[in-house]
Amino acid sequence: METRYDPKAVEQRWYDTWDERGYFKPRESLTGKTFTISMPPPNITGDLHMGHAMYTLQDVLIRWHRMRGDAALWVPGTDHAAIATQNVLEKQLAKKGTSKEAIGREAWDRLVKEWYETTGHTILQQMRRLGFSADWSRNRFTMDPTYVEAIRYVFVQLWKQGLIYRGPRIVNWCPRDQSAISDLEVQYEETDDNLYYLDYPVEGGGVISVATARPETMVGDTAVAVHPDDWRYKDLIGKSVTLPIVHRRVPIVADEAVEQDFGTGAVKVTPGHDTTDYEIGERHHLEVRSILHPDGRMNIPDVPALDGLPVPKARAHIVEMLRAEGALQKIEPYRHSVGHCDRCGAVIEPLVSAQWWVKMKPLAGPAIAVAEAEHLRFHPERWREQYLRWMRNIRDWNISRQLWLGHRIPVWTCANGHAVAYLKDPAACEQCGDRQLTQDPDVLDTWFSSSLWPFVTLGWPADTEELRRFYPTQVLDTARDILYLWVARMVFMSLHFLNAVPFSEVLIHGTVLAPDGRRMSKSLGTGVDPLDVIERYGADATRAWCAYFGTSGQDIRFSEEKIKSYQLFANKLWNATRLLVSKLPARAAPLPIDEAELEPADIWILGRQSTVTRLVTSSFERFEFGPAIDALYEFSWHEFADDYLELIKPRLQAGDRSTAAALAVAVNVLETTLRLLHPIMPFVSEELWQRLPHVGESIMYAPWPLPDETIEDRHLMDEMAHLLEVVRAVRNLRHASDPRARRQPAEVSSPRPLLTEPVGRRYLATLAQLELNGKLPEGAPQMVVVVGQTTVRLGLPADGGSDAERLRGELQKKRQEIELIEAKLNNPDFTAKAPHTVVERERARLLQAQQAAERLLGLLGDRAELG
RNA sequence: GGGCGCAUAGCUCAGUUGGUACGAGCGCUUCCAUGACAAGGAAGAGGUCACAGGUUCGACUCCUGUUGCGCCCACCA
Repeated sequence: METRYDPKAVEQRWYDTWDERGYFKPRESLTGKTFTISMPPPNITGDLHMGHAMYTLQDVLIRWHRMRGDAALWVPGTDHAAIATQNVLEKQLAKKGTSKEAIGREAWDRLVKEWYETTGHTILQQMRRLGFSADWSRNRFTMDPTYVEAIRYVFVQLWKQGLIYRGPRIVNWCPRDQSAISDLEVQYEETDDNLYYLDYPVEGGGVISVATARPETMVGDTAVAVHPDDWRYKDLIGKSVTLPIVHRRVPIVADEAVEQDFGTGAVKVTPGHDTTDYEIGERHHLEVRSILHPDGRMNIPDVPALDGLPVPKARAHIVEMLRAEGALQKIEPYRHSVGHCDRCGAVIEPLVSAQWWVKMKPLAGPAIAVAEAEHLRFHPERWREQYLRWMRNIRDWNISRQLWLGHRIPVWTCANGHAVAYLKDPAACEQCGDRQLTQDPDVLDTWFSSSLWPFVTLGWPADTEELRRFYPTQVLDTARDILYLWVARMVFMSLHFLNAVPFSEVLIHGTVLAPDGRRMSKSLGTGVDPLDVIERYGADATRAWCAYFGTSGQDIRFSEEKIKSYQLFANKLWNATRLLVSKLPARAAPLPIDEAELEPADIWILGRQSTVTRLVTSSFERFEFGPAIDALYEFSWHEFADDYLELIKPRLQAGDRSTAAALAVAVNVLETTLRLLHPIMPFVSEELWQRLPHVGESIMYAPWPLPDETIEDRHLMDEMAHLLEVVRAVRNLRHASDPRARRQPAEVSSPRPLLTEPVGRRYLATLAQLELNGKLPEGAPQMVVVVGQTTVRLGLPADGGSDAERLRGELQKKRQEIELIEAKLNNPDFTAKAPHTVVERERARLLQAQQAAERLLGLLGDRAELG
């Protein structure tokens, strides 16, 4: 074995082996249980980013359950990502100087198909580098024919149930994509803007001033609204105003939605291009006027000067026109949030358009109930409230998009106007037999198809064996930004169609931020490529980092130092294995532990191992991987390698029965540790496990370790802890005085059981490098170290000197400690009100400190005598 | 306008139900080429737990408020 662990020499090889042997497919369950995770399908066109690396959490759970004997299934796949992909393809066409409109729908469809085929599933290939043990043979794509059929089935069912309707409503319109988008796809950004105060002449004299950030919309105004309680405008309600420029008369109405404190307290109402105004319009039966083309240019033939202008130009222009008419009172700087398209960044223009909607109230009910009843649980828990709040205030879902890419809405209309949703492309109208059918041009929101993901990927709506066996799934892990877009929608769809929660646990992992705390993004140049990280530190280290931070519930700043530490950790394990393997015969069979031969140190490390096993398991059960990794790191590096392996080195040399026992224990502990580590660091654990004596063909299917509480000897743990404390004190002392003073004779006296035994003295001699045989010569130069009840006298080289000063310093510290504890115990409130255990502990501490102080006093007295 | 999260060692972050902050990694100081590992070993230094009140025998931990940073939701034009 080389002296350094090289992830590159190991990872690819093991991944291929696992894959070839079919280890990623679920096996027969040994527990009678299955464990399923549906992988959030990345966009097929996407590249791997740190968000995907966080899927490590899913792999940890899958690998853990697999080792526990559950039939573990991780279903992967990709999403067609309608808007995102269309944007990419349109840009490509634009580069060639053409457009989708120019090439036509047929050519476009071919282009899309080619794109999907050539892009293929590279992102899934990249995930393999991370060691993900998903069942790639079940890879699904939201454009697969069977998937498309399922979507259509769902649409038709909802249609038949009266839960889908089409109607004109005000929507968020993206002028660049020329499509409606849902409320969730609008990103609001604070923008520095102007607030324009316009004067509208009132019928019978005077003016009413309104404030607006979008003066160009005034040509579409159909009312002015004031608050019903606003005394300033009481007399004006019911009168009318004449709009400048267009010279149209519109009424003044009273509506509760108006804020009296904002602007002038009077608001221009443009139902065609503002959500609030639309609602005011509904309440007062106002006319809805559209003044925009779908591409965002003004559509006002009445005003030729403005007609056809894009909004920003129209705005500048109309301001001048208003000024000329004397209708512009003033302009104030104004900062407010402006909606942008999530995908392309264009400014959203609300407008009225006929869209397809899903009625949400009936679907939301059960989705609320399951979260309230905790059949659906969230980790961290606070996301439950967020989910519920959204679900309780849910509005109907706009599922139609005016895109060229996506699943077509399966509704055909005949010449007689019968619109019907069809499962199969119809030849004639279901209602009248007319054969002149036209399909609705719109496509479905990407999230409509995604909402079916966990069950359609298992074959639904067919009653498949997979579905019965692996559904519902257990865990859904994702970033928080698609909690509503995706997670919530899967819940109500699954409840509605399968009467089951799609998963019982929702894990929301932290978002990886750039080192400076900003968002990671390619455009900002703050992105980090996981493949690059893997290249430098190995997949195991990358995974450990993700697992460590991913479940903390906080966002994480990317930091290479911690990843590097896990790379070194892998190296440490490699070298510990190297040490043991060098002592083993080639192809050693598993070594049974002979209990009769066990020394205290062996029992100690086995006990610690058991404690760690319990801790790791319970951490996994709580979806808290950080403490599990910490425990494994700390235990294997410091307790196992630094303490235990150092302690048994002499025994490993001896070549007797003690050697066999020590080797057996060490190998067993290491082997167990590797199994505990495997879900997090699969590659190094597999590689080392294979080099140690083992049973089975892969650590992937090795049983998950169980704690053995019978060997966790609390008393022995305490004694070893004390012994190690003495070791540190001796090293410290020698270090502080004279590092050359090795192997000087020493005497130890202690009432502690382990240190009174020869074996304990031997440990002390080994770890602290002392010669404990024989006595210190009378009057020889020496130093003394006191740890609790143990005293070690350390011989010094001839030129040693006195350590009285150091002892006086320690005595001083002890006296301060005693004072503090006494003050506490002298407080009658404390002794009366604190729990007995706490008081007793303070008393014990006091006693110990007093005894130590006495011993120090005695030692100082000896010094004085010695001069 | 509501809601949520975060402020702990120079940096990045842990701290499970209130009872000495044994925190960790990186960084820093001193020593060590000793046969697993110098990508290592050994020993250290370093914190008024954002601020102000309150509850309590006792608060990093609970309550209230303040400040700063971040996120989500919402129809203030």
